[in-house]
Amino acid sequence: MVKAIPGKAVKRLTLYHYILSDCTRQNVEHISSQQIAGLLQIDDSQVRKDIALCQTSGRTNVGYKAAELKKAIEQALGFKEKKSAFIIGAGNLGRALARHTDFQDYGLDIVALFDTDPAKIDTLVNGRKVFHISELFHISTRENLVNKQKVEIAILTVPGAAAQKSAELLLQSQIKYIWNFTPAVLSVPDNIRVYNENLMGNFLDFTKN
Amino acid sequence: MVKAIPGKAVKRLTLYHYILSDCTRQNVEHISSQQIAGLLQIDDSQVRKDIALCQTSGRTNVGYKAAELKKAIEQALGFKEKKSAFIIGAGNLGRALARHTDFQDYGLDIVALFDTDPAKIDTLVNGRKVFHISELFHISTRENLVNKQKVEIAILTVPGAAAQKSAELLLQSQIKYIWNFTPAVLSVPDNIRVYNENLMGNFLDFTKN
DNA sequence: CTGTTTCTGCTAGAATAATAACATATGGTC
DNA sequence: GACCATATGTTATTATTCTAGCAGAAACAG
Repeated sequence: MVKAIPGKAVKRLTLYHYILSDCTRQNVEHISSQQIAGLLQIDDSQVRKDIALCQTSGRTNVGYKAAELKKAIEQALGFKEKKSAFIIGAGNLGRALARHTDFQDYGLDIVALFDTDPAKIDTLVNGRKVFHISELFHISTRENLVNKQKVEIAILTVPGAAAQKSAELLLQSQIKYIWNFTPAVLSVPDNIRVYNENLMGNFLDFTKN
Repeated sequence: MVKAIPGKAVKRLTLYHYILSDCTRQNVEHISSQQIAGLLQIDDSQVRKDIALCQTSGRTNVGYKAAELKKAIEQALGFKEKKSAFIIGAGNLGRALARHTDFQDYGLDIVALFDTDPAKIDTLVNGRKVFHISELFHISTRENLVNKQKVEIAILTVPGAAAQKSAELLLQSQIKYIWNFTPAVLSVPDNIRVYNENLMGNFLDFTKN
């Protein structure tokens, strides 16, 4: 049985993963927990503990084999498990995220966008079509669009004032996760999980001290 | 002496703040810690503890006065202290953030954007000019542009591959904080603080369980 | 005006997370 | 081959954060 990886560890592991990609690019074969810790200004035993969660191990006096550790992290965090998402709100931020190439590297595929603005309907953003929000139910049940995979993730990028209403429309779809980029606090049933990206909270925390 | 507010509390307080704005909009005068806790699916004593950090108090059997608490949070988190920022990288995400109207509500003002693409230089994004990155030093020392206030915050939205180089260019400016929206892990001197927005880390954490 | 209900503000306890410490093992050196 | 330096893996310790519980104050009802 693989034990669950705590959220904080997940975030750190994605950063280690980036560092390991750098190693590959620069043909560095091995890296130590101390080196990783130094780059992130954290404790080296923290790094070793996080890595221990990934079913891999390093070698005494040498460190970790970069390529191997990178794979282990991808495995543990499920980069390879493809996930499909809708973007709700094809404004500036929504379109920017639809064009965000990094997502694919982590297994996240944007399937379609939704909006209410007639001028945007049927346009393409990075090859993905923008639908009217009223088509949500219809589209979300068209299996062929999404390779027989249910779309369970909605990325919410509407204006704050429209956020709650949009969230309610999502109840008609098979959405289970709402990644909320608006500042709004959403009220949704228990079976839907919301993650508030809360940009301003992060910002205030960061600039406070 | 006002004690420092821990990061997690800051994030929750910004969410409470949004809820309180809703109260104002709906002419709700009072709100209890239980109501707030219910909306966010957290513990009510947590809410009271966070609020206690804000130098304000509620009334037994009534709750908190929404308008008053809202102000106290703004005070405690420094919404009113204007902060100026540069956006480094006028791509999709950078331009979307420059147009993001929410920032102003929290005291964050985007002063200018920077890029290397000649096609973008001297264009306007939401009224802010795009400069060539080589002008960074020049612009950052032109006091009139920024109302005699130093620009200490850089919002980094370049492609991951360019992130480290961009960060190094920032050393020529008066930047103290880098809000890193790229997946890159940056190497910078100790006097500069980096906050990794780490979108994919948040995402993986969120969809993992 | 007395009892009841409700909600705050604390305090105490439990659970998590971060740091430190150390035993063990491997590669390199003389 | 013996010794030294270094890095892992794990255990112990400390710090932080969250949850639970309760005493006391204010509104309200009868």
